[in-house]
Amino acid sequence: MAVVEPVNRASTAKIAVMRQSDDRPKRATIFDVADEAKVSRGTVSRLLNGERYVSDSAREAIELAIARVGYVRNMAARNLASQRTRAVGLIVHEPHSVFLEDPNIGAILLGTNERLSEDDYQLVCLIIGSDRDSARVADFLRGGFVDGVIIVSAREHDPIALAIGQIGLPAVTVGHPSDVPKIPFVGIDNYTAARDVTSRLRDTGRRRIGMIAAALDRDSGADRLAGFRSAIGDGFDERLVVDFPLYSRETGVAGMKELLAREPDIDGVFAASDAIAAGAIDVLRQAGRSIPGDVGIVGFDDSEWAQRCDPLLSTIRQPADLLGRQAASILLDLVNGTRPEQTGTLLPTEIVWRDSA
Amino acid sequence: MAVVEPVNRASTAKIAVMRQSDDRPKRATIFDVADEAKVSRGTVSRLLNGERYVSDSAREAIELAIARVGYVRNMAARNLASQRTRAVGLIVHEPHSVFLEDPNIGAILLGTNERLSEDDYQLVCLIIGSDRDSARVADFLRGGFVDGVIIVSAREHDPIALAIGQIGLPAVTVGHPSDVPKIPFVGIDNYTAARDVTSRLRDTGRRRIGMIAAALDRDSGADRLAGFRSAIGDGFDERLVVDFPLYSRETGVAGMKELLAREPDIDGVFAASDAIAAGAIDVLRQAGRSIPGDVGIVGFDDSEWAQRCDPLLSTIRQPADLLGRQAASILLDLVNGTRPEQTGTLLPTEIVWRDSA
DNA sequence: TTGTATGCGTTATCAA
DNA sequence: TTGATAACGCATACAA
Repeated sequence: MAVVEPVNRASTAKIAVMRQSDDRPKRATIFDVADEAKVSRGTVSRLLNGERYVSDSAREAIELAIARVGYVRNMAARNLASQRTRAVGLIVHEPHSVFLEDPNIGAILLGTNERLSEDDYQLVCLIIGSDRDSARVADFLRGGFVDGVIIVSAREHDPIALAIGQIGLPAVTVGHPSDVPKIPFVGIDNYTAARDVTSRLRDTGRRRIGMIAAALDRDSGADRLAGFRSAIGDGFDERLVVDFPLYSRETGVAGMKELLAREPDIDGVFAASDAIAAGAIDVLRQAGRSIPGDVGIVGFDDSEWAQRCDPLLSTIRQPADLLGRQAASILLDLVNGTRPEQTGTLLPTEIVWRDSA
Repeated sequence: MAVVEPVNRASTAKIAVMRQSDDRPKRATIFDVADEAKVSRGTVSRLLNGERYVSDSAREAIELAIARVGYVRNMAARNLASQRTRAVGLIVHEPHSVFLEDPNIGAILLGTNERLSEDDYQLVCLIIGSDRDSARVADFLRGGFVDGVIIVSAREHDPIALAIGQIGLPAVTVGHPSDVPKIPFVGIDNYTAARDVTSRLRDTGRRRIGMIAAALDRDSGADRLAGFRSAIGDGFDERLVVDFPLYSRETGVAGMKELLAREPDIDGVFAASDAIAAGAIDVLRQAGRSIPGDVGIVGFDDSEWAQRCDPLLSTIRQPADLLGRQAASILLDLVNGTRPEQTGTLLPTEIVWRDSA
C-alpha cells in the first residue's frame, strides 16, 4: 500500500460521516474489498468486470471479501470512469389520454425490455407529458445517463429527436417521422397493410367504402390513409374520408356519424384503429345497420378492442412487441459501434379476418 | 492557473482521442468553461447549481462561455460527487398481461411523473418481467442510480421490496403488502369501498349476491373480498364467492359461469374489477339474464371498461393519478430527509352509480 | 497474473 | 465573492 493511502481513506471517512445526514448505511468500496482480500483494487475491478487474468486464489479471496464487507458497485463512479452506463432510455412522448389508451405502447415497452435484458442492459422509461418534462429529459440524455435511446411515437418536429441529433446519442425510432431522416427506425408498412385490407373489402363486393382516419401528423396515420386511397383508385371520393387527431373510440363515434350523414348508402368502413372501429360499430348499430350485412368494417392493431366488438372485428395485426425487440437490437448494435446496414426496417403485418367484414 | 493544469488536460485529451471509437463529439467540461470565462471551476459550479455568491460580472462571463463552448453537465460526475441523482425509480413488477391491461398502472405512472416534474426530478420507470430483470434492477438501485423508488403493485414476498429494505433506499409503495411494514405506502380503502358498494346492492333489494374475486395474494384483492364479506354479514355463503389470479375479462367470464352454475337464482354480483364485470355481463347476457332487471352488477376502478359495458357499469372510482402524485410527494419528503408522520395514507374512493345496478 | 498510478468531471470545503 | 484543491469510487494503461 502506498503511504498516501491511509491518509486518503481517513480523511474520506471523516467527511463521509459529516455528510451522512441520516441513517443510510455506509457503503463498502473496492478499497475495502481489496484490503480485506489482500489484493489490489485493480484485481478486484477486473474480477468484477469479468475479465481474464484473475487467478483462482485471488478470485476466491475477493469473492469472500465482497460477501464479508457487503460490497456493491457504485454505478455513478463506474459510469464516470467507463463513460458508459449499460442503460438505455425509452421515450414516450404522448398526451396522457394516448399513453393510457394506445394498445401498442405497452407491448413495445415490454418487447424492448425483454431484448435489452438479454444483454444485461437496463431500460429506463422516460415519460414526456409537458414542455418542462421535455427540457428535463433532454438534460438527462445530454448528461450521459444512458448510452442510447429509443423513441416511441416520434412526431414531426419533435424537439427531443432534434436534441438527440445534436448530442450524437445513438438512437432508434419506432415509426419514422419524415423530419429526422438520419435516425434508424423500425416500423410496419402501414401503407401496404391499409391498401390490402381495403382491397379485400372491395373484393367482397363493397362499393361505397369510407375511411375514418386519424393522426395524420404521424407517419402511421398518413400512410394508412395513403394506402386506403391507393386501394380505392380512381373511384376515390374524398367525401368518404373523415379525419381526427386521435386514435380513440370517440373518434370512431364522431367519424361514423359524419360518414353516415354524408353518405347513407355507405357499405364499408376502414377504421384507422380498433378503438375507432369500436366506436363506429356502436353508431352503426344505433342507426339500425347490420354488421357485416349492411356494412362491413375493419380496424387496425388487433388489440383488446377487436375481441370485444360484436361482431368480432376483422383487423390488422401489428407485431408491437417485435417492434420493441427489433428497435432494441438495432440500438444495441449502434451502442457497440456497429453501423446498421439499413436505416429502416419494416416488420410484416397480418390481416386477421373475423366477423365484421 | 496552477502549473499542473495544462499537463493534466493535455494527457486527458490524448486519452479521450484514443477512446473515442466513433464520431461522438468531444464534450466541453467545467474546465473549458472556466478557462473561457476566466474564472475558477468553483464559481462555474456554483452558478450551475443556482447558489448564492456569484457576481453579475462572473455570471455574464460564464453564461457566455457556456454558450460558446457548448457545455452540458455530465450527470455521472455530478452524481458521483454529490451522491445524489435527482432521479427516482418507479418499479412495475407485473406479468405482461397485467401490465398491458391494468387501467390503473398508466395513470399512477403519469401522476407520479407530474409531481416529480414539479420538483425537477426525473422519473425512470423500471419494468420487471423476469427474474433476470429483478436481479438487474436490484443492482441498478444498489448502484445509486436513483435517490428513491416507488413500487407499484407490490406483492407479498417481493424480492425487490426486500432488497430495498437492505439497501436503505427511500421508498414508497402503492398498496401495502403486509410483509414490508416499514415502507410508507399510499393506497385506497379497498375494504370500505367494497363493503359500501355491496351494501347498496343489498339495499336495493338483492338477496343472492355473489362475488367474483381476484388477486387474493395482493392487498387490493384480499381487502375487497373482506369488505364484501363484511357487508353480507351473517348470511355470507362461500358458495357465492369464486376467485381467480387475475383482474381480467377472462376471469369475469369463467367466474360468472361458475356462479350461475352454483346458484341460478343469483341476483347481484360484485366484480373485483371492471374488466371482470365486463366478462360477467357478457355471460349473463348469453344466459338470458337482464341487467339490472334480473341481476345487478357492480365493478371496481371506473376504467374504460365501465363505459363500454351495456348497460353502463356502476363501479368504484379509484383516483389512480392521485395515488401516483401522493406517492411522489411522500418520496420527495423522504429523499430530502423528512420522515413522514404516518406510514400509510388512504385516498378516498367514490361510488359511481350508473345503470348496471 | 498483479499492482500502481492516473483520469473521469463534478461538488464541496476552506482559506483568501 | 472567489479560487484552489481534495474527495467521489471505479476503470484501465502500463509497469512489474
